[in-house]
Amino acid sequence: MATIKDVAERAGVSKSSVSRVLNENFEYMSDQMKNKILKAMDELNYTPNSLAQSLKKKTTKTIGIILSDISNPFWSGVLKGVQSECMRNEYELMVSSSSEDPSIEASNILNLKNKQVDGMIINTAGKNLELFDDLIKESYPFVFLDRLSEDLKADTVIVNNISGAKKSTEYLIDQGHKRIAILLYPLENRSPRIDRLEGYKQALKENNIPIDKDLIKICEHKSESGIKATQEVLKLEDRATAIFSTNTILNLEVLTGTRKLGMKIPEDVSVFGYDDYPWVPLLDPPLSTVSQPAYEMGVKAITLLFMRMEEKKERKPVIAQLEPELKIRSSCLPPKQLD
Amino acid sequence: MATIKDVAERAGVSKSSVSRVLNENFEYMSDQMKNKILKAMDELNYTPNSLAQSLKKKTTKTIGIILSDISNPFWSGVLKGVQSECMRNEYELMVSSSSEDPSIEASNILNLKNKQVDGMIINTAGKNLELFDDLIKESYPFVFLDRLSEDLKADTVIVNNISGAKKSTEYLIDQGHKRIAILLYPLENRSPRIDRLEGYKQALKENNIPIDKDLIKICEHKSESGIKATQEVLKLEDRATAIFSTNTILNLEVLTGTRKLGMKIPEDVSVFGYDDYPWVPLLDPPLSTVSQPAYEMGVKAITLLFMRMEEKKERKPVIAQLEPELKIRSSCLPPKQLD
DNA sequence: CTGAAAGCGCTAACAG
DNA sequence: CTGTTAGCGCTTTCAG
Repeated sequence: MATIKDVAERAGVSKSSVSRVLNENFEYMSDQMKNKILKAMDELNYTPNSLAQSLKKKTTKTIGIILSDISNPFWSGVLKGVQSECMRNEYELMVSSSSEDPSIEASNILNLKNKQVDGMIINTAGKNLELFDDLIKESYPFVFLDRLSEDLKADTVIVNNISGAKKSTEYLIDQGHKRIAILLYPLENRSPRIDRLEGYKQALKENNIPIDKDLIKICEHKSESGIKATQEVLKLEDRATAIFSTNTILNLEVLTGTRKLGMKIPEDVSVFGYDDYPWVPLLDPPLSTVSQPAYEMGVKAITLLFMRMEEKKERKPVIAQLEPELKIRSSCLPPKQLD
Repeated sequence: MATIKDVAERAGVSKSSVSRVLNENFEYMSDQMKNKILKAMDELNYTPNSLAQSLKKKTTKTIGIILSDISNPFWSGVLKGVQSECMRNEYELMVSSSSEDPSIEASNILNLKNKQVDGMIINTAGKNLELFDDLIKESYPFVFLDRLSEDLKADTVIVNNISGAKKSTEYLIDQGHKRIAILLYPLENRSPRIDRLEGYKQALKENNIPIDKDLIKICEHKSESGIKATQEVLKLEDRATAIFSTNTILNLEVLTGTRKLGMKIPEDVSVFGYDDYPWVPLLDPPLSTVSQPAYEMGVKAITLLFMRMEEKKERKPVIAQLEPELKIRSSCLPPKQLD
């Protein structure tokens, strides 16, 4: 690989002049010199070593992102948003995955720092408080994704999970349901999960429907857990007439669990899901879900990050909250007893 | 950020010694010195600047990947495989997206080279022959993903598309279908598409079923195209009794198109799709598809890349071909006329 | 066992 | 308008 020295020699000029054309400081440069250098670059097929440039300039034009699971379609949607904005701004993107493990996340963060990324976007797995605190103290630019941290003051983009859950629960209530089950993954101090449960509870309370613990199911990450929970709420003495599932995986498990019981959706039980994809309308039955703007979240996150990176002086963190949208399809019907 | 100089001064030793502990060259070092340095590092919260290390060592411990579309669930599956192997080997991953555009791809490749990635994995959009040729000439390590290039000799991982298409077409034939339509995206010289069409044709030929151009539909990338194609083959005088869809998007459009016509799957028409995901069994109807090992492809690709990176001497490129697997569900039935 | 010195490829004053 | 110089943070001979 040719270096700046090579082209300087070939063009018979100094490295500084070559560097000038690299950085397009043509202002005080003769056209003759400029062309000589351009020619030499071309002949040598020269291309600058970003490593060296970055070492000097103290900026790498690359940002890092840490996601819990890149193959989850929700996250790959936000990834796409981030990536496309990066490209538009000529930044490179380093992608890591934490698998929801705080210690992996911590080492990811350290690695990215060592690689000198100009900023990071983190869908944190939790914990690591001191680490983030350090980042903030040294004003290392970063933004939190999809998880609000009470204790930490940092830029954050989230979607309104309370309203997403509340509206869908209300939709079910409006249809006449009173026995509405909710399926969640372990709360683990994660705001999306907590807020979805909260939205569900608010909707019930405001409609004077008692909150029944038997209808609140915390499922494990292992695959049968949602199926089992579904069957449990459906076999209760006073069974659920509607199920509210709070994530992509659980949506599928609710459908499976119901089917295994020989019950039909929406005739025997209504189902409202979370997250929307092109294939959701083609499920059996077409599932009503709350749709989160994944791509826009990615765009928003990187936009906040770029803002933060450009600003020299401190400023208060901003929380960008996007609104989810209800997609009503045909997986819900009034409960039978009301027919 | 503390530098090696800082810790050297604090420990009262030379930079070289600090460097030695960084690189774990403890062999000829007194324990006393070692501990002194470790202590200083700790106190300063020192962490090495990978940029500087890389500039010197000529290796960045990061690899690049260029995908056509990161939010496509197939690609995010392979991405996950690549990413997890990277992490296991302590490599960082830079992700770009070409959006199927050769000129974007070319600039992605150049950017990654400038950033000095140690190797790249490319799901090429085609063209760029000279560029790849250059890479090969300078023996820059890279591997092609999911697309076989006749002209170029480079490591490649693909899945057997001929057999995938052939087997599924045969499955349809075995059920008694003779009017089998196939939906494809424009061939554009891409081996997966070409091979799937080839597999389809082979199956027909070997079973003495004439190949009918009216049943071979090349669809545009715009969303209504597959729906329209579906309706066309279903409205033919001698209509299709089965449809073979060759990618995730088209699967969905075939379902939609059929439904719009008021026809039922599999009673009125059988459908066989491509690519398998957790939600495919829950579609209406549960779709039979050929399942490609996305994650394994990613793992295989990065494994080949690492091999290539380690080897000093040239060697013949290897083509790793994985086998797809048929997932039989309930979207196919013998054609009505045979009942 | 440890340090001095040169240099990776590039940038940025500072002279001239 | 152009070149000289010093250095970014680290590694690596080569002496000692």
